[in-house]
Amino acid sequence: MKFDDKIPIYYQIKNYIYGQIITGKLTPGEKIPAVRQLAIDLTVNVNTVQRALGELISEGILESRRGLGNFVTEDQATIEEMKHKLIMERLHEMYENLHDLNVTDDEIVQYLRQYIKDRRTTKDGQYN
Amino acid sequence: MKFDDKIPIYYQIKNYIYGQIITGKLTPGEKIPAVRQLAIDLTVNVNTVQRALGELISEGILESRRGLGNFVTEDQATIEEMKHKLIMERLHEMYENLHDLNVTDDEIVQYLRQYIKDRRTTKDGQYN
DNA sequence: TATAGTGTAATAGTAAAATATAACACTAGG
DNA sequence: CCTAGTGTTATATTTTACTATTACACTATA
Repeated sequence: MKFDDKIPIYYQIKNYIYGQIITGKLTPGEKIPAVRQLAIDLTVNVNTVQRALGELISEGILESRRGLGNFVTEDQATIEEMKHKLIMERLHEMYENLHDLNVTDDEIVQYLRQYIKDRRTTKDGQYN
Repeated sequence: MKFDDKIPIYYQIKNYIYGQIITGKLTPGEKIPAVRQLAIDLTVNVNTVQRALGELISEGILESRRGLGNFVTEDQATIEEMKHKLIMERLHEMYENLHDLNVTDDEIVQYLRQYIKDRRTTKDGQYN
């Protein structure tokens, strides 16, 4: 997996797991891959995986069963709440950033529409 | 200044300077504060400031005059280009993130409108 | 009960950002 | 020419994420 070297790996792994759950690639109650397997898949150390999982467990997103594995919570409400929180955090981050640059609310919406439009008509890749 | 410990300080300083220029707190041709003064203002080390400024100089945003100081470029086009690039990067970041969570284009716009609306009617602070 | 698969944790080492400190180079002005 | 203010650079040290490695604890099952 490719990581952004400006952000801690364990933090990016957390977001990766969030994504897997939100998109249904991991379902409520499902066992996630073993920590050693995840370490291999993500090409990182077991401890780094563990640090990410530890936080997800604290947040109630994952449930650890010693000797068995780590499982996605069965509480759908917790997952929904987590998804909404993530979306709002991303929007908030972007909004605050642009607002600090004196970009108005309307301009932000305009720029976003333009961005989406451009994205459909270009070959992409200019901001990847 | 308050820094996000998930992102290198020198990088956050770069963004801080970008903001100062875009919002007109620093104008084209203007001398920016001395590196030692900036280090004090931002409560960081001179070398950390220098690292940020070094990159800004490479990008043509700042111009260094040894013995005199660092100055904002007089080239308005460079500044405009930088502003546009920053805005697009922020949008791109947010868009990619939400898209990876299976949020559609329309939903992203909807969520943004809702976020802005909520922001006007609430006491704020829930995502700060 | 032995074993394979799992999570958990500790230790020691590496790498990069940031710091503390000092020195050097250039400019303007008295 | 000297000094104060500026950018530039170097060295050593600290901090923290990350790694490598090992060991321990628990579970199911052959």
